[in-house]
Amino acid sequence: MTEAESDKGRVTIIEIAKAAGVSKSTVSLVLTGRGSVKRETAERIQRAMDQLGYVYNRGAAGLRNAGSNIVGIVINDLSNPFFAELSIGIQNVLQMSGYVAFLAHTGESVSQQSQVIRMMRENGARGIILCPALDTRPEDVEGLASGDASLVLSIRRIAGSQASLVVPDNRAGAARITRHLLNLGHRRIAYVGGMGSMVVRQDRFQGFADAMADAKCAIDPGLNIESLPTKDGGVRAMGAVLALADRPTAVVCYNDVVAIGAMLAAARRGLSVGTDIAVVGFDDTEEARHVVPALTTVSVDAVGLGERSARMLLDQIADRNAAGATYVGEAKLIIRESCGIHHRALAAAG
Amino acid sequence: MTEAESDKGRVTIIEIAKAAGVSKSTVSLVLTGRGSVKRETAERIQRAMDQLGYVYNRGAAGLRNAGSNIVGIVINDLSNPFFAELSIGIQNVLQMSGYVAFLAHTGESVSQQSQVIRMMRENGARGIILCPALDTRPEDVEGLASGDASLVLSIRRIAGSQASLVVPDNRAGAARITRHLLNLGHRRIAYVGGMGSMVVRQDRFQGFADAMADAKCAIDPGLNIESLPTKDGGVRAMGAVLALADRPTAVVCYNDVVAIGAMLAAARRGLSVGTDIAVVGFDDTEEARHVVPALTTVSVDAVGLGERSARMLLDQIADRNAAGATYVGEAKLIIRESCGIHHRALAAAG
DNA sequence: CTCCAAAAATGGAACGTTCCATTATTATTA
DNA sequence: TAATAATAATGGAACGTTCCATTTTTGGAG
Repeated sequence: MTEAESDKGRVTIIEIAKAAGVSKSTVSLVLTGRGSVKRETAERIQRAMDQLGYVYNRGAAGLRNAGSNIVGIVINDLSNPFFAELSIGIQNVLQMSGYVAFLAHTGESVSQQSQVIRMMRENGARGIILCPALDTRPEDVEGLASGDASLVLSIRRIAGSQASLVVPDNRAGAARITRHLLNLGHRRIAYVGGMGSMVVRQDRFQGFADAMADAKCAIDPGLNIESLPTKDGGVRAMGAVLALADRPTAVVCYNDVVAIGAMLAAARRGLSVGTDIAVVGFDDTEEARHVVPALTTVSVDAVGLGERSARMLLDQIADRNAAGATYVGEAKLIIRESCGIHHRALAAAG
Repeated sequence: MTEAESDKGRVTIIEIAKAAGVSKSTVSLVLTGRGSVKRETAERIQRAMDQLGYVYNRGAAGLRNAGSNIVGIVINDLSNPFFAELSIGIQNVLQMSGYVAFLAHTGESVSQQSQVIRMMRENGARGIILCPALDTRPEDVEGLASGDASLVLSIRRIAGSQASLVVPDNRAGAARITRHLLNLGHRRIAYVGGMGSMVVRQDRFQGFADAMADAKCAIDPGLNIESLPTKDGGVRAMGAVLALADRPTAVVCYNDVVAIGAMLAAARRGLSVGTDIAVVGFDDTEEARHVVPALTTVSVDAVGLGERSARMLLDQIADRNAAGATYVGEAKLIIRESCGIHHRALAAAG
């Protein structure tokens, strides 16, 4: 039953020592596995711990040896499946390595973000993986990387910050999918969703512009429409697009969530996505595969990016001066149906 | 710049005391806000803390006064939007109350679940909100509630466990939505998705059976189809349903995720959901609103249940013998289009 | 001024662990 | 068997905070 406590407070290493007839130091030895203790003694101690329901106190241990196994994960929007998948990737690696994660959701609020980060540091987090809220400035994260805690920015970089970074190749990905539309004959193409202040949007839009320029195709400023990076944002933005006198024939969306909103808005007006108008996304979340028509998008491997972020942080914790790394993940074109090709087409990607 | 550390280790209360020309006790006083310290002194100390970049060490503090502000949240599947919303609700109230959350994803693995729970306890978590993995037995969580840590089970109860509980009214909700289908004239109705061993499925199926019995409508055992509670599970299960010689005219799904998978499978075979076959879900996730046709489902208010779970846990932490509560949230019928009513119909719910 | 109460500040023990320098035990070799 | 080496086990200081019992300071009232 592991019950014998109840008398008072938690059971400590000292009571275990008493029960097993050894000193607290010996118990500590088996706990950490550091010294050499006789097998028989170790078993006796183990038995005592089970019997008394001992639970290790990492707070106390960390006090002495300045360590913890805590890592903070700060996510701007957990309800976005992309970030949920990212978190799962991160946790996969952390759990394998014996770390445990504080995972916090900030809802794009910078003040909540700094609050949770402070809490994490106060609790001794060894490092933090941060998907920064929208208006995060470099000074908000500066000083985090210094001193004891490590920092890895994930998915969203912060202009002007030197912190380590894991991102997909937004520019190349956007260029690739735009080129695909151009190859299909589209010339009037809109870029839709995301706020202009978002660095990720700037990167992706740059890729879009690259491809358009390569094809000597002018960008109509009226076809660059901002919105919140949510499904509702997509619905709204697409509404604006469809209200235009001279509609585009294709729409490149900031991400899958926006794209799905856009498809929805098109469907509501009786347009058939894929034939009447092409819509493409970015991220390749699970939903992109499942929506009808299936969404042509850019795969960035959310879980993989999460795992990569975690590994980078772990490296940095292990070796403080390994800081400052940048990983840019590949962005693969995934051709499905929403761009108007209902059969597997040969992608002229690159 | 708040930089002055770098010399060695973290800066402690003692260095602050030295810098401000007071004793460590006084610093502690302003930190906890407990004693009475002169305004001027407090400000001087505050300034020293800012200057030296002090960060409070909760591990050390907790060691002395046996407290922490940590709460664990254990989620079986973060990629399910329902649980993502639940987590957000939980974090909302925790953050308001000055707590910080360990949020862990178990991927339905009982062993990972016990591992993360152990880690949480070792780190001094004051309580745990648990959405148990599928095959969790009472003994897996027993002893958690005892002693120092509180426990609240959320969404999934564990047969045979006495722990506090927050769940939606699965039985009533399932009965309500089934009755709606019966009122629309359906008689041959399938129940699809979820594994038979899941308590939640048993509860919902019971509600389904209640409604069918009330309508003197027999349940065909061949129309009770299990599957994993995922989108793919829904696709697969619906495939089995549609392969039947004598197809049902309506399908009650275990949850929204399964229902969306089922709709997808139906659409792939050229069936029009809402006219050729009715499909309904459970949970009312955001996706249910956005899918086409919009999903008729049961709203349980995921965010609200999360908030309720957190509040219950907090109550229990504050007052140990407040344990053993149960909250059953209302389950509202949400009529949309997937059940074949394209206009707002008068629900004969009850 | 002196006295006294209230307010403000203090020093040291305690929390549960790890680490270090020792000491006790056992095994190995001459 | 003695000497040595290796292995096991130990006691106490230290980690950064809080709390308690005290001491010092402040400010009125007599």
